[in-house]
Amino acid sequence: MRTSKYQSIFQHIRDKILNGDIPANTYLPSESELQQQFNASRDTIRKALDLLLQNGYIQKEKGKGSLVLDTDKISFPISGVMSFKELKETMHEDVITHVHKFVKYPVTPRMKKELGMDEGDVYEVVRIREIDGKKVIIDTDYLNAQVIPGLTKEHAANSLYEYIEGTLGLKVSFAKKEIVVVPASEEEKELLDMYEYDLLVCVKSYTYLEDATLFQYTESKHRPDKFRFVDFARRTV
Amino acid sequence: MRTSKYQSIFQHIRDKILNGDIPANTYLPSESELQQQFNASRDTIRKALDLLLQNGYIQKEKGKGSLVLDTDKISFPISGVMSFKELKETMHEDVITHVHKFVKYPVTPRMKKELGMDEGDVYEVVRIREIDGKKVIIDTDYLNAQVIPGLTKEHAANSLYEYIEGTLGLKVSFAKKEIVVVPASEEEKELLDMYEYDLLVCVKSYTYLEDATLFQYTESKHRPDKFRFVDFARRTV
DNA sequence: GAGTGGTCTAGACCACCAT
DNA sequence: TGGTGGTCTAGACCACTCT
Repeated sequence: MRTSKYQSIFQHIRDKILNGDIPANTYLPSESELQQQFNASRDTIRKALDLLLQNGYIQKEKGKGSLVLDTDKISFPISGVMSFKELKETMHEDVITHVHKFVKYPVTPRMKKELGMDEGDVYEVVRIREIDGKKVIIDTDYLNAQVIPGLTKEHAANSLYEYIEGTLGLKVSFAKKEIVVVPASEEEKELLDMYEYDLLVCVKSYTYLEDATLFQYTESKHRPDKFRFVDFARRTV
Repeated sequence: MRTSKYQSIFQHIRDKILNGDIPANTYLPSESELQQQFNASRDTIRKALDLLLQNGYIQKEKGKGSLVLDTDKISFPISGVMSFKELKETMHEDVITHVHKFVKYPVTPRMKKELGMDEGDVYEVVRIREIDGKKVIIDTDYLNAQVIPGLTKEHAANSLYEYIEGTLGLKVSFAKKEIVVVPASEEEKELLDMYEYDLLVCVKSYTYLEDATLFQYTESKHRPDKFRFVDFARRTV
């Protein structure tokens, strides 16, 4: 099977919630009802419900049932590992990408550290994102050329992840991210439509493949008024 | 049982990883070995491993095993639902909390919306956090007084969560958060040691109990140079 | 008491990795 | 080929909520 049973049950229920077929503040069918409905074991149903739980679609209440949460109040989580192209598709805004720089060179001391490499080449890709006619984001990607070979400027103009996951068949698995605020350099001020701002919100990400290979380090700098990060978190003891 | 078996196995392995007893870039014992070690079924072991996976401690590799990831590279996630007091304890820094305002009043139209209330009272608590001798954070909490009764200024000076979870016995379950950058008002500039900054990083959170009751809306405003948010994210298809 | 979710167990088959 | 994790099933007992 390409996608597992519990994955497809998760998607099925999630879509119903998103479409409003199952309204917020109502309860899902009980686990035993879902077993019959999807002809699955309880464990399989529970795995699907766990995904809904982790992603903030439902809240389970002992002795009562699975309550559907308001999802439209909060527009969609930017947390998680998403490429800019995927993000764009959920935003429905006018976005243009300019590839400002595309180079390949032997790894520098700093990138040895950031990418955990010993030797080899690094691609550096600088892209400027124009949203609604304003240049508001600079993305700088550093990629390990041994892991991601054959990258071209055309891939950068389209989507790095489409090349990595589609063409190369690699699987992006997880990322560590850090958000800080940094002063804008003179060059950055020239590249972006900055108005009077002197600061940029910088999202640094380290992205890993399924086999835990670190292949990408990214700094995404956003004009402060155009930055927004949404998160859903559960308390774990 | 107070804590479940898989929870305690999770904590046991997590502590070993954090202590360095199980070094990064080595593999955990296999699931069947762990079954014997902890005298548990495979499902129980897998639940414990799932928690390690979700929290970024390990990466599972089909046919190979569970690889321990570098956790010290990234200092601890501020994502998740944590009270400021808990956060402080992980930071080991000098922190002083000043309760600047503590009032109770009938719900306003804006808080009706933010807290989803029809009627009743709201506590408003404004606290200033002084770190290493500098006032750098303003936390403004709005709490539904019907859900959290009997709050006092003393609780605010200590820890709201300690009162809510300890004294009242309620369970904080999940939160929706949003991070944006906002201009600092004149009042905020006076309350904080702002230097030349005109902007504040604002973390808005909506916090819910186990039964999905929204009880708190918080705006936490940070001086830009003192703000840092760390996140771990897995790609979910 | 009946129904709900939470935990734990045991067994089975598969896909993937190493050798 | 033998070991690893990924999925699925079936059955059991418990704690909690509602009426």
